[in-house]
Amino acid sequence: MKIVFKDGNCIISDIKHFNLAQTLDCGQAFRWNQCQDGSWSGIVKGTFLKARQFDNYLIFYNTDQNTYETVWKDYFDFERDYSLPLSYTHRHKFLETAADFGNGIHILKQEPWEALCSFIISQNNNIPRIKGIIERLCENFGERCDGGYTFPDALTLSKLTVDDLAALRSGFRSKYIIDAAKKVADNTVNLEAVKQMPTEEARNELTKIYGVGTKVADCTLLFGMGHLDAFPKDVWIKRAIEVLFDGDLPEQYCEYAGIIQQYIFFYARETKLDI
DNA sequence: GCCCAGGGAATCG
DNA sequence: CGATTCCATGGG
Repeated sequence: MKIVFKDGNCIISDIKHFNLAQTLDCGQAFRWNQCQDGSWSGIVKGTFLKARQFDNYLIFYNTDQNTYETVWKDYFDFERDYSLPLSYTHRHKFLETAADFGNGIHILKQEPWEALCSFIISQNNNIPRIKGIIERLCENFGERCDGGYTFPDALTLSKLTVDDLAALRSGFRSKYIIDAAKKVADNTVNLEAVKQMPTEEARNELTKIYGVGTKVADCTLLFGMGHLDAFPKDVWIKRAIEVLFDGDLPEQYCEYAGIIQQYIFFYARETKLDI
């Protein structure tokens, strides 16, 4: 991977196993949108990014070296070599096919609170509506920043009531959002500590929050805390591993279960797969 | 009208 | 334990 900073832009070339569209559109993050010209825009940690991928290179517009190093390098998980998890999938025909299809997916390292809150909203919901609710959450309670609004922090939301969230039209999930915000804001659940815990202990900690079960906890661990062994099971994944492995993902995949899970999910969703 | 959507809590047996 | 039901909302 080569990185050059030129004319205020950050240009990345020689990238292996990375595809911007797959990574931003595989259902792990909800605040990225694609423009007519094929570029993607989003806001992370109050930093706006417009990015676009061409055949041999990736360009982050208006991005200096400091911003790349402190925000995007980590967020896009550019330091990791995905050839190892990809090689794991060669052990199974279906996994290989799914991984082939989404071989440019990286697991984002989103902010823990944003991941937790987003996946609370995701439950029994569909992706377009999830994005809408999160957009209204940011517009109403985030801070104005270049390009839009920040994701509101837990402390801000902890001071609100369910009625205050009416504009989100998030239904029964509102009470879950408020409880999560309170427990995170007063450190009943310390997200930075949870991030450092072994996955099982971390999952138990997160499920202390009202409205957070194992699925939402695992999504938070995987997409917001870098726990690549977390394995969120939605209906698609459940059905897939039921058919493929008779119930559970084999032990040999556990180290990268989360990445493999994302290959399966993306493949199933994009191809409307009927296993 | 019906069904489903990256689930979870409450309440059964 | 496992199975059911309800939860709000919007799109197909």
